[in-house]
Amino acid sequence: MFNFYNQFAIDMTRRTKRALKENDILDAAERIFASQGYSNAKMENIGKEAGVSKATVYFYFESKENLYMAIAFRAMTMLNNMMYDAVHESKSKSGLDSVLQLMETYFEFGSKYPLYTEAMLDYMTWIRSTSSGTDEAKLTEALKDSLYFKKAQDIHNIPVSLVVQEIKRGLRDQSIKNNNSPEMLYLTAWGSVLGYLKLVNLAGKKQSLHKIPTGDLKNYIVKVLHHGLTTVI
Amino acid sequence: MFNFYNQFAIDMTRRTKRALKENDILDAAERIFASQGYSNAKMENIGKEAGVSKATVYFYFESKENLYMAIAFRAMTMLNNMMYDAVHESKSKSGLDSVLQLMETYFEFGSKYPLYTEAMLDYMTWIRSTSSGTDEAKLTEALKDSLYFKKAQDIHNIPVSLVVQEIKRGLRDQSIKNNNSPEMLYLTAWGSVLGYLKLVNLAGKKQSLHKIPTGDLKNYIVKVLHHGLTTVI
Amino acid sequence: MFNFYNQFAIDMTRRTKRALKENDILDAAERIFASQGYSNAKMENIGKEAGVSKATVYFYFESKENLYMAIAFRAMTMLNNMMYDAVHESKSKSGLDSVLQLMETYFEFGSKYPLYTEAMLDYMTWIRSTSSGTDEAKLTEALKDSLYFKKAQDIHNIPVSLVVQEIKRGLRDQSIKNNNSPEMLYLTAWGSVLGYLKLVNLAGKKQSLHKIPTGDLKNYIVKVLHHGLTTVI
Amino acid sequence: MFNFYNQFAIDMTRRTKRALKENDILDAAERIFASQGYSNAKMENIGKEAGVSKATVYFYFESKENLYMAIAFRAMTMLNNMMYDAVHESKSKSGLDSVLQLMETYFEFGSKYPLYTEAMLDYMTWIRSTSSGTDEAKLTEALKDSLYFKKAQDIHNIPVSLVVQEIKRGLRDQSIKNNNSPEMLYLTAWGSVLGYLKLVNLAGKKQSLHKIPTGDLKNYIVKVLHHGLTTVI
DNA sequence: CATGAATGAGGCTTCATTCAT
DNA sequence: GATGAATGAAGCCTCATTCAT
Repeated sequence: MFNFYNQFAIDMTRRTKRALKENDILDAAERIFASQGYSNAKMENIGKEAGVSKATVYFYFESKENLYMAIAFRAMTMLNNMMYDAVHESKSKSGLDSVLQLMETYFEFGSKYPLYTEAMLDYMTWIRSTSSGTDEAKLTEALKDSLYFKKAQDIHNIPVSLVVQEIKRGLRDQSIKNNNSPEMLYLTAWGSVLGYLKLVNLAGKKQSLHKIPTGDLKNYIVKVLHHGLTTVI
Repeated sequence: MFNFYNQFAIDMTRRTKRALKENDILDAAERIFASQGYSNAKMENIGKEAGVSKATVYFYFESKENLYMAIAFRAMTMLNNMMYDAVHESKSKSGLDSVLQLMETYFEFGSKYPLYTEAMLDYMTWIRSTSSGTDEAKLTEALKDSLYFKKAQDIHNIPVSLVVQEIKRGLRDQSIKNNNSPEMLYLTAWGSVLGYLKLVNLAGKKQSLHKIPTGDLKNYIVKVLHHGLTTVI
Repeated sequence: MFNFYNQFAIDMTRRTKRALKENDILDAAERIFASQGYSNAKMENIGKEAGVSKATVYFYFESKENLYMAIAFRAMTMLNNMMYDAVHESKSKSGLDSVLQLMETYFEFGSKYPLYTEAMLDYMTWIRSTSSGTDEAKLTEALKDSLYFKKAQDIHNIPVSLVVQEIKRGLRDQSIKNNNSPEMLYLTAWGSVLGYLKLVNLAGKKQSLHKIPTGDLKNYIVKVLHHGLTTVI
Repeated sequence: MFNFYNQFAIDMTRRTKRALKENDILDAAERIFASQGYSNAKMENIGKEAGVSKATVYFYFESKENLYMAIAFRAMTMLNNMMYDAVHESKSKSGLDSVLQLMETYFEFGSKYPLYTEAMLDYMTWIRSTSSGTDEAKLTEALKDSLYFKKAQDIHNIPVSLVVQEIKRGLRDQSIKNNNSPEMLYLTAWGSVLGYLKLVNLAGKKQSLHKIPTGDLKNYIVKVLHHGLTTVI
């Protein structure tokens, strides 16, 4: 018979099932986007990779752009969580330690999920057309309708806020000594990550560039950034 | 009537004419690629921008990929010249000053010609598929036949060599104090430039990010790199 | 427990329920078809408009074509009823008056239910492929199976019959003076309605064409038709 | 050698060739649209019918909508020419005769080129969205860019003007006696044509409806209209 | 040399219809 | 009965590339 609880259970199952399949498709999409880039990726192949038809991909995500934005949203959620965790774990440590931890987190995120970084950057490029009338590129209808594009807008500022907040804490507890604005330090750090990722991408599977292992490179960069935070320059 | 010199003159004219038109098309292509990216750029529009037909573009450059590689080649030539000049001008200065000058050159190059930087990076990504069997992406037939792709391979290592050479000079004259390998320092610097450019790209016409003008950001990054070269960390 | 009457009652309920839901869906379908046309209408939207799922629409009507034919059938039923009523009310009047009343009825039907008129016309176009081997367009499988398509065939000639019958009565009672065949007069009248509806459609919400209100136009057309019936031309 | 005249000749040839092919494609498109309707017609098939590829159709006409508007434009040009001719030929006759001739022209046009009539009507429906903000349907980008859609706007009022002008002439020379506005008479006539065409369409290849040959029907309608023009009702 | 013309090979998206639960 | 999910079969349009003149 019908009863509330049963109905509820069915609903949960359905939602769960849907979420699971959405996840499967998203996973497949990530693989395809990662290996071929956004432009070269084909919806057909994403479907195949997920073991469903192209139309099913459209059933779950309404457009290629929305699908990509779903990945960008995943990326942001992931990054935010990693950063919240980092801040939480560094609660009892100095502001400097926390910021360094956040940097490590950034590198880890970027290295582990290069596609996520790219998707986030693309998201930011795309949103530029929204926020300012100065840029000529027009948003497509599909992007305007994209649910995930909208969802992303609610959370895309969390990383800056966190880093800036921890830098301020470091300045207060004097573990950080730097007369530049927290935002400047944030951008420097983030720029370092982005540059590093480009190089890692160039290194490819070889994992080294001009005989330098990318891991060593990262460590050196972090060291330089650390230095930058603790020195008045 | 016919004589050798005359023929030669005609040839020169022909060559010159051809070179001039090639240049016009390349200029047009740069504008289109810069404003729309490689994938979104259309051969038709490049032709229009150059005031010639699409077919003419194909007459001078055999494929879209080759055209793009011609730009990458231009980019490398330009960068190499700028770096040769920088080194030449710093001949009488210390190694450190020379390296700093090279960094400034890099930033200048990247800021002035963002497309060139991108084209060079794409070149490097594309060449990876050539040099190593480990990467799955296959080079297209067009790229394999690309004259400019081949020409680029002869000169693409000059920047590293120059920077490394000047770093070594700086170590010798003790203006640079750093126990890391010159290649590591090179990569750090280059990575910084690449990251900076991404941020500049994100900033768009606004020219600032989180209220920080991109110019200030660049200055700060150079300062940090300078510090990194003169400190044992 | 089980008994015939009870079972009958349950059956009635079931039938009633089914009929009610069918009606809801049909109503929704009318709204969608009316505002977007047959080709642009989507089964999904019809379902949404009716508050049910697309699959439910298919449960009650087996295909888009059958659904549309159900509307055509509704249209014919409606028109027939309106015409029966008109004839009934004009029973004591002259044949001319009855025919004029029927014309008014036609205009009223067409103006109030433009979709019905269109659906009837489409039905007639579609049926042509059935009745004659001379037309190349083939009926789809769905149309061949359409229950409503078949039902419509039983009643689609009623309007002509009624009008012709009343015209004959008018000729007999000499209120109509016209040496042309009743069918000719019928077609003229019907053609006038169809043309008028096209114009009304073109007028759109403006309700006027070249400054002429569509209402005035209708009145004039009726006047001309009236004249045509009472004059030997 | 190059010379102006030669170049001119070449240009003429090119233009002629292009015009010829455009015509071929347009002819093919007419056949397809006529037999299947706008929605059911496929660009692929239009290409096949014209003996070219789908892409070639797009080379000459930029979109399906523009292609259809090209036909609407052809239709208007044709109708306008026919009407100009009719007016010209009736110059020495009475206004009434001229108007009757114009009506005959309308019927001839509609009967000979039913697709043209339909295309013109569709054009008028589409343009409604342009001219008034009251209609909700939005014009597609393709329609907005349609060259032929724009061209049509320059000439779509010619028929009304001509008919109205000749009716006025008829009123002046007293061959027409009717107290209604010329626009009303125009609409009545045009509506009659549209209605007649619907019926002809229903008749199909059979060319008769309820045993009435469509030709007879047309004659009767013209007679009624004639009567309407010369009688005060 | 230059170009108008032509096209093959897709790519994104839509939708009527079916099916498992 | 009802529906969420799934899909095959198109359809419109694009574009790098080729070729005849």
